[in-house]
Amino acid sequence: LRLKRFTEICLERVKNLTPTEVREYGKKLELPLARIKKIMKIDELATNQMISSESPLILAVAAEFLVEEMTLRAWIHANQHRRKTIQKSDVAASIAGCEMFDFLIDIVPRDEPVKTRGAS
Amino acid sequence: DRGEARGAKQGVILEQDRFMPIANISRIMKAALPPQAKLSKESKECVQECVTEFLLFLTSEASEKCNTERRKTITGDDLVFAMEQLGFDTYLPPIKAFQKRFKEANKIDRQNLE
Amino acid sequence: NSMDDNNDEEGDKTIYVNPRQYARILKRRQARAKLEAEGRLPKTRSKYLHESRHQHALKRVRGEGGKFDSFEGPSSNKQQRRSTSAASEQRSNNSTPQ
DNA sequence: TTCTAAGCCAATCACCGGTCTCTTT
DNA sequence: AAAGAGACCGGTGATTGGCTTAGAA
Repeated sequence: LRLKRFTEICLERVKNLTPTEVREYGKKLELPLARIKKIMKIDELATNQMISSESPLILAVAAEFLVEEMTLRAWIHANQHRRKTIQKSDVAASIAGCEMFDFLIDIVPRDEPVKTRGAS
Repeated sequence: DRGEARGAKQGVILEQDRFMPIANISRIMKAALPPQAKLSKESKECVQECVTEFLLFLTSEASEKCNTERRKTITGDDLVFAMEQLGFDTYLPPIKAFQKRFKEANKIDRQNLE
Repeated sequence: NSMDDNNDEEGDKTIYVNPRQYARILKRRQARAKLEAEGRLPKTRSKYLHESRHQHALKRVRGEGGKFDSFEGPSSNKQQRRSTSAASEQRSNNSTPQ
C-alpha cells in the first residue's frame, strides 16, 4: 500500500485552481464553516477576538487533511492486525506513530502496548 | 465589574457545538479508504474529538499571538503561521496555495462589484 | 521536551513529544482543565443529540430488514395514517439519557 | 467457533450559509 | 473604507434505530 503518496495528492488537489474554482472547492468542503467558527470561540482568548472569514476556511481544509492522514495510518495499522474494521485502537496507534500528532496525546488514551517494530 | 462578566459565565457546551457532525467526519474517512474498509463507531467519535482538538490547538496558538501583538482579529495568516510554528509542515503547501487563490478570488469579485 | 502524559502527580511515564508542540500542548491542557473546572464539558456522550430526531426515527416506516423505507410499504396493506395525537409538548431541552 | 456491532435505508427539523444592519478596526 | 458580529430567514442534509450479517473475539 502506497502511503507517503498522500502528501503529494493533497498538493495536487489545490495547486491548480483558478479563482473561479476556489469557490467550488470551498463549497465542496465537508466541514461546516459555521461550526468551525463556533469551536474556535470555545478558546478563552478567541471569544473576545474577531475571526476573519478566511480563518474557518483554512481550518476546514487543514482539518480535512488531518482526518484523511489519520485515517490512512489507522487503516495501515488495522491491516497489520488483519482487520477490515478500523477500531479506536488503530486511530490511537496512528497518533502514537506520528510526531505531528503529539498534540492529541491527552485526547486519545495511550494504552496500546504494540510497539512498531523497525520496518525495513 | 466588566472584567468578570466578560468571559466567565456561559452555559454548558453541548456536543453539537463541540464537535463536527459525525456523518461528515465519517464521509471524509470513508473517502480516504478502500471501499471494503469499515469504521467502528468508536473510531469515528475518536477522530471527531481529534478534529476539535486540532482546531483549538491552532486557534489557541494564533489567538495568543494576536493578543500579544494587540490585534483583535484572527486572520488566515495567523493560522498559517501557527501551523508553521506547531510543525504541520506537510499541510502548508496546499494550505498556502488555497489561501492565495482565495485572496485572489476575493480581490476579483470585489472589483467586479465596483 | 519531556512530559508526563498524566496530569496527576502519580507521575511515572515521561515521554518525549514534538518540541514544536510542547508548549502549546501544555497551554491547551490548562485550558481544558479550566473548562472542566467550570463544569462546561459533558464527560459522557448522550445516546442521541435531539429528542425530536430520536422520536422521528422511532416513528419512521421500516422495511423488512429494519431499514428505513419510503412512506408506504410496497406489498400488501393500504397506508394507514397514524395521526399521533401525542398531546404533550416535549421541552426541546437536551437531557442526557445515558 | 461465538456473538458483538457496522452498514443499510431516507424523512423530518436543527443548522448551515446567505443577506441584512450595525459595530469595530 | 473595509470587514466582522449578530440577527434573521429559508432551504436542506445530518441525524437516527431495527434487522442482517460481516467480522472482531
